[in-house]
Amino acid sequence: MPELPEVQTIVNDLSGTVVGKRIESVQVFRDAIVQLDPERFVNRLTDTVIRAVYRRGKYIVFELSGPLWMVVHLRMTGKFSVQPSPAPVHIHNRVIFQLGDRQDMIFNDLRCFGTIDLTEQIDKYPALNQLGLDPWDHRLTAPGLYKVLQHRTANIKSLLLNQTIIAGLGNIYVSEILFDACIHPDTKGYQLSKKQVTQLLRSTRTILSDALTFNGTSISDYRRVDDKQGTFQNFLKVYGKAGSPCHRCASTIQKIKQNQRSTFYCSQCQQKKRSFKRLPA
DNA sequence: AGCGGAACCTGTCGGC
DNA sequence: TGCCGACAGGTTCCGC
Repeated sequence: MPELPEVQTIVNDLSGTVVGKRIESVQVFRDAIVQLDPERFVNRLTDTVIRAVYRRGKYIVFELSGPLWMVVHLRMTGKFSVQPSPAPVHIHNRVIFQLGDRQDMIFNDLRCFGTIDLTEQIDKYPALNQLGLDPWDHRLTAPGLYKVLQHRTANIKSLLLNQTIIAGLGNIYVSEILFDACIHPDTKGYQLSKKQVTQLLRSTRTILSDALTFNGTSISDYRRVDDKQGTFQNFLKVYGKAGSPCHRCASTIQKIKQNQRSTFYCSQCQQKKRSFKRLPA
């Protein structure tokens, strides 16, 4: 569900509603979500104050007094909402944080893929340290990305989904980015030219910025903290558009499976370039 | 090392 | 109507 623009929107919403609040009590309804003993989880969180909320890749990090950090991943269907306490009962509510001002911060997750963990050393948290650069990080450059992709034999679609290369992209935006950059999703990493990689990075930043401006893409599950929808779904050019005419050339948008996941693209605009490049050593 | 496939869990939708 | 398979925005683990 949530990719970088959705996670950033949620972080922005939470920053405006829960920062400065004290966690008075915590209820865990589904133990598997919490990555440590639930009783210990509750004890360590109780009476901490939320100092800040920020994003790294698709992870949400709550900086708490202690100091302590709560690291959350929404996976496919995780959501946060903030409601007056006591919040109405909902079968998919997995963890409820009761805040000091009679507000509840609720973690709701239909599929239970989401995770919530605690750490006292955020700098040494493995999942975050394994992430690649964020798309807007100035250290992420076209020559640098080209160099990485040159040694890769996988298709560019799955390489863009790989969070250790660039952090934050998911299935919707990768299709949109490759369409914007006119790159065929089955192009192998090493087959991309410098020019294509430059365009790829430019498209990545443009698409994500636009999606963030519209508070993300609400197709089925994703909702903001106040339950409002994002609106970028109104601007998608290829994702979920199989059979529709291409915005650029009017030929039919195709749907294929790559590594068990759907990819949407225009076979006219995104042609595989004939390449004589050798396989990487 | 890096790749592709299966698995994790729950719900919805379309076809027969 | 009912059943069954396919599919869903993500990640991790496993075998090759």
